[in-house]
Amino acid sequence: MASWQRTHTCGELRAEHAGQAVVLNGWVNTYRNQGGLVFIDLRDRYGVTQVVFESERVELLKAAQELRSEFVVSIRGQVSRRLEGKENKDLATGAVEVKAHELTILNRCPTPPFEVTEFAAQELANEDLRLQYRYLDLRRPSLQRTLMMRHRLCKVIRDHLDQQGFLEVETPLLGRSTPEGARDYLVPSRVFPKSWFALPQSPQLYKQLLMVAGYDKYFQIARCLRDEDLRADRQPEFTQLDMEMSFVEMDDVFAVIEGLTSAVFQQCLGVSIPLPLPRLRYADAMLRYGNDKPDLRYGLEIAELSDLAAQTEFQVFRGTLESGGKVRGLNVVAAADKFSRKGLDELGEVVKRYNAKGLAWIKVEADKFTSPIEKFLPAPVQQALRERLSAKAGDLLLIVADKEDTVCQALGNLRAHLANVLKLIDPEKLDYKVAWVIDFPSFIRDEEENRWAANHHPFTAPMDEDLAKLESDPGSVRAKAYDLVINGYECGGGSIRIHNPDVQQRLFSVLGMSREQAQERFGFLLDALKFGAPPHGGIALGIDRWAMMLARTGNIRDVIAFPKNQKARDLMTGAPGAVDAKQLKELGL
RNA sequence: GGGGGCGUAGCUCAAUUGGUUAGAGUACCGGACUGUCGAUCCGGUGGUUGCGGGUUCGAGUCCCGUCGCCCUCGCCA
Repeated sequence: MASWQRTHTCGELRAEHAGQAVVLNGWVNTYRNQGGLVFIDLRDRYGVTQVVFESERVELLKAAQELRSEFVVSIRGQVSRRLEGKENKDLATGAVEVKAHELTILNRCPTPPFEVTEFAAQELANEDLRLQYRYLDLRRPSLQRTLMMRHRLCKVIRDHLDQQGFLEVETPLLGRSTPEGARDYLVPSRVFPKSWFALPQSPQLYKQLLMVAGYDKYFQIARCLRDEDLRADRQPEFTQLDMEMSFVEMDDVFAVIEGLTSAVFQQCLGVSIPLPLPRLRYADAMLRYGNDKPDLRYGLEIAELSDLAAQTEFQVFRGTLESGGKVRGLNVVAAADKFSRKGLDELGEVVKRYNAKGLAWIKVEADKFTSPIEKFLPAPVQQALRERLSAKAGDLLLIVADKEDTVCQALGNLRAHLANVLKLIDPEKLDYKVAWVIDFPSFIRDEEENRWAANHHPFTAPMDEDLAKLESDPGSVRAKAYDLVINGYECGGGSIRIHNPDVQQRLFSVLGMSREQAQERFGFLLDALKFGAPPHGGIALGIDRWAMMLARTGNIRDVIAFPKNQKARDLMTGAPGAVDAKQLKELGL
């Protein structure tokens, strides 16, 4: 063992170690030079320990005075209880310090481009600078805690699923491009010029083939790649817990995931999630929350007001209803005096951003409404509005009239905006609202291409009772599909698959795919279904988003060690970059 | 591709209506200091105001263009 190698980590030493000779390795977190006395806070992944250099060792003290932030050092010394009253209660190791006997500078460090040392309430440096020097940013304890939490998440998942009899199987990264879905990342083949592999958007087809192969309970923590634009919760390269089970229906998948959810929150955060998880029908979610991934930590539920709007003289409402639109609204309890005319205008801007034409508002008083549209609302309608929205004096009612999907979008986003400005979410509270969203429609209308498109994916089984309407009324067919929603994020989604080749073929037909086209694109799957495919279904959980929930961050880059920026560029390595002409030539490009 | 926000010292920010030599904290450098813990005190270095052009007697500030970063719409079966 080299003389500088550590005996303990920087998070380890306690009062009971007093008197022991130790060696610590780590980075200089802070230094406090007092002339005849130098203190160093030494940092590693496990914690921080104070090292003290005393005046008896003149040369050593002089060397310690040269130390700067982020130097990597080895300290040989003796653990010592701190002087009475000098303990640091903010530090796990604060009862002790290490009296240095020997200092080895393992590596020096220039002044870092930003401070690594973390303090409460400090402003972080620009994110692009921190991404450029990601290895420095990753030294920050808060980021280290986040990645440790992510490790814990994956560890709990693997242990739990192993106990439940699941088998982890890897599937290819180099696969075949399949149409529909996200844009593929493509990889050229050297051996077959002008031919391309696609990186997987998900292991979807492989896991179904594993079911055909009899593996029964499969999982994989799998990297997925989609060449689409990024968001705060979306990276081009992300990780799914991919799962599939044979001989199951929806309730079996729910039971497994609910057990897993409970284990994860209990073991990662000590939080109990009440089971069974609530189930929300898609149509109800859209009506009540304007969103298929509602944040259930606060109310502000949307109510249908179309029937009442029909009884008014307000042309905007009546015109909307006559052209098939909807009138819906929500009650912002006790908020009438929280929004000035200017504040209400800003709320109007929010809904306009989502294409709504405008926002009607009503300030509720004990015996009357104050509102620009009050004169159009007959007394019985006013009374009915009070009842429908449980309105009391001091409440603020907000109403949108438009096409149904516009109303949902506008009010759904308004709801989130209100929760934000009214601070309805306590960031300190470990509050998790987990729910299933079910009863999704199988198909959505692609108006541009004038055809039906798969809402989930084309291998999703329709509800048995809707099977007869597959050709006659595709829009009314519901799917055996389900999403798992946590605090307003879609954290998982899956379905029971079609295991019958005839049903699969009928579904392709609805999607406007001929037998030949289907064979061309998914022939291997259709063939496999013929060879004794068991009934099967599964789900994929977004590991990055789960990690965001557990780490309580809204930024997916916080839970990925080396993320891409919003343009899908790696600011640290500079990828993507040019390649040699020789490489291109070999690939026939 | 569209909308919004941002870009000033290594870092975080300020700079009245367009007006003197662009400031502060921190970091960094030098000095003092034997119980500090975001040490303290004294002194100092540090600026292509993202880049290019324009308007003006005068531009960090106004205009045009451009680059970069973040949020968002579209997109993400």
